[in-house]
Amino acid sequence: MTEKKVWTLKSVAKELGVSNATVSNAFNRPDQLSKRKREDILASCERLGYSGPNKAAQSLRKGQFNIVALVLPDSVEYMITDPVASNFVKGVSSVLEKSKVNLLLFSGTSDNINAVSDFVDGFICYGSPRNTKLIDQLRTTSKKVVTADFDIERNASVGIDNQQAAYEIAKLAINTKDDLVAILGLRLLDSNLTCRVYDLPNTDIQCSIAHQRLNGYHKAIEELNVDLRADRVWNIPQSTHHSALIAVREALTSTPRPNVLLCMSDLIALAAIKEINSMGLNIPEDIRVTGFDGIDEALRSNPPITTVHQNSEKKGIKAAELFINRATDSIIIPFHIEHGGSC
Amino acid sequence: MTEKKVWTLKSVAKELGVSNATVSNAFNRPDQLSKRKREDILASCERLGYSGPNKAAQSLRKGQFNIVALVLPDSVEYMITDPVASNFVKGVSSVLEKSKVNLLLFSGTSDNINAVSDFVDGFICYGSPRNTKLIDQLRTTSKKVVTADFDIERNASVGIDNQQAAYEIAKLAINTKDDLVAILGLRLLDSNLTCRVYDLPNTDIQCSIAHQRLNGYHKAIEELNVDLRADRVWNIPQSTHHSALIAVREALTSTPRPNVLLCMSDLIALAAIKEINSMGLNIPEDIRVTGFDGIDEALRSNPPITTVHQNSEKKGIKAAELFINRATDSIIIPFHIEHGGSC
DNA sequence: CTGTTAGCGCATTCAC
DNA sequence: GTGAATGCGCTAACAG
Repeated sequence: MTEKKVWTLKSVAKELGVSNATVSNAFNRPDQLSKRKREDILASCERLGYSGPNKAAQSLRKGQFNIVALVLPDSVEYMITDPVASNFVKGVSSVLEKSKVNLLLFSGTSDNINAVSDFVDGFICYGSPRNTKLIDQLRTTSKKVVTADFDIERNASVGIDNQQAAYEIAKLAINTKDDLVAILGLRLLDSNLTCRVYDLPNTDIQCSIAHQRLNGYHKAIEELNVDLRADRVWNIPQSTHHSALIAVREALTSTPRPNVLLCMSDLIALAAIKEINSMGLNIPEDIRVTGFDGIDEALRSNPPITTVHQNSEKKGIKAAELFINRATDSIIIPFHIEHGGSC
Repeated sequence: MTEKKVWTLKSVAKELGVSNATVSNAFNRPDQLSKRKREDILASCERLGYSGPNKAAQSLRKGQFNIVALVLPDSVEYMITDPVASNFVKGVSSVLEKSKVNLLLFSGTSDNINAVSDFVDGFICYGSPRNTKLIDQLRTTSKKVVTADFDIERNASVGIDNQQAAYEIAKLAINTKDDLVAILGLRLLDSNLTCRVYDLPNTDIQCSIAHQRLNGYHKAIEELNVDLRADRVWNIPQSTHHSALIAVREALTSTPRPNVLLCMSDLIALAAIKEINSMGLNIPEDIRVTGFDGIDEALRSNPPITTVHQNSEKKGIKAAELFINRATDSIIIPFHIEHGGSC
């Protein structure tokens, strides 16, 4: 097999005896040359095996890449496992595919967006990235940024009213002022540890959905005059069964045993329900549990989880649309409370 | 807020009163200048807000991008839904993250890899892409290519011995020469339709895993002297419950009713089992079912599915390693038969 | 150890 | 309509 010549716009132009600009125009600006000549050139290129201007060079020149980086809350691996995140990606990608924009997955554990920012038209950021350095970088980058489920000033964003949702579901779960409430929080701390939360950090992470939800819970708790003990809030670093289970067990074995578990994700609530069932306790008689997200599995659980249903796929679609349209709106997507049997 | 100056290597060099090369070397080739000077320059850049050489320009120059395109069998959306594909991605990304290589998701429905090939170091291709044009393009591209679960000459690849696996599981499922076998195939045809397969195409798609599995089934069927009727092979265009259910119902309502269902994916087998249960038939007494893949849900089903367990995540890891190491091997990953109760 | 120069492949002036 | 020149931001080779 003979070595295939690698054509460039320049070499093609020379071969065809026309100028560079003409070849470039044939591909990019049909109005700049006769139809006849354009078709001639395109046909010749096809014959030679030149498939058009090099995209990398083109992008360098134009400053446009047709790639958007999706900044994930955690490693790529984690996203795949999380149904909520997956649905968001699904929504984003469905819109981008239509616009011929490619999706670059960017891990929330990376330490610098510079690694890709020269390659992309901007960022869609789903949730507060695990590495909080990224937040500042996203705040100051000159590229377009759309955030979902958290907010950094100056940018377009989509999300639900987390505080209100948390407030409503907490009101539903708590019956009397003597209820013993425990909160199983998701990423309240900037740490990999599953542990109790005695003090909240006063940092960037405050803008996260976790804190908005916590505020909502607190609001309900105060309104109902419930006494939330200082040692009844847990931090779970990621929404996986394993991490959740540790906190769930701590909570369920603490004395006096809580009878209301406010969980910041359905996966946490699922872990709680499984554990409660296996302890021989009854839901909701002995313990009431609430979730958050409204994933399919939450509806199939026994009992089904009472949870905040949010449409992640739609959120992804909206985020991508904001990006494509260069909008700067903040969109609030409606949620609804899904009444299961867990409270 | 005053407009921030956008620095380039050149302008920074001028500002600092050194040459371009010196700044470039400070970032890329520490050995080319004194430690002292290097640190000076780096500090100055930090102060100015210059975060290092523009990656796009750097890549254009070096011809290296630190991006690999993951070519999916179908749309991005589909991948997210499919646990087998997700696990593969998980494996790939875990390796690439370590090597600081970014992952670009490329839909198998796109019609030209040129859209990205100037941006990436190469392709990892998972399964035969829905748009078969891509196969030829991958065959002829000058970029690195690693394929998984299918093969195009000249490339590194990973996969299992699909034919052997299908053969073994078919042997397990078929008891006598009078068994009535139906095959629920996954993407046997290059079509979106769920329908019976009377003739196999003689095209590129022949190299696909579906056809290897089919060959394996056939081999077992012939060895056992079973008569496979011409109208007992189905094409299911994608591994979703919905698509599978259509074929499952056709198969179960055909006369005489098959008593062995060879399914090319666990999701198909799950749909079959659900349908068979709801028809009041017994598994495996009335009908035996086999799956393929070994996803978690297959083990939790009732009865658990007898299936070919393949480690998708490991497959992803191997594929990425082949890519990173510029290897050209063909790796065959072992599989094992998972004995559930479905046959 | 440092600076100069020529391109990587292209798109866009601006003349003609 | 067309063609020559300039530069997008950078690196590698070379000369000093």
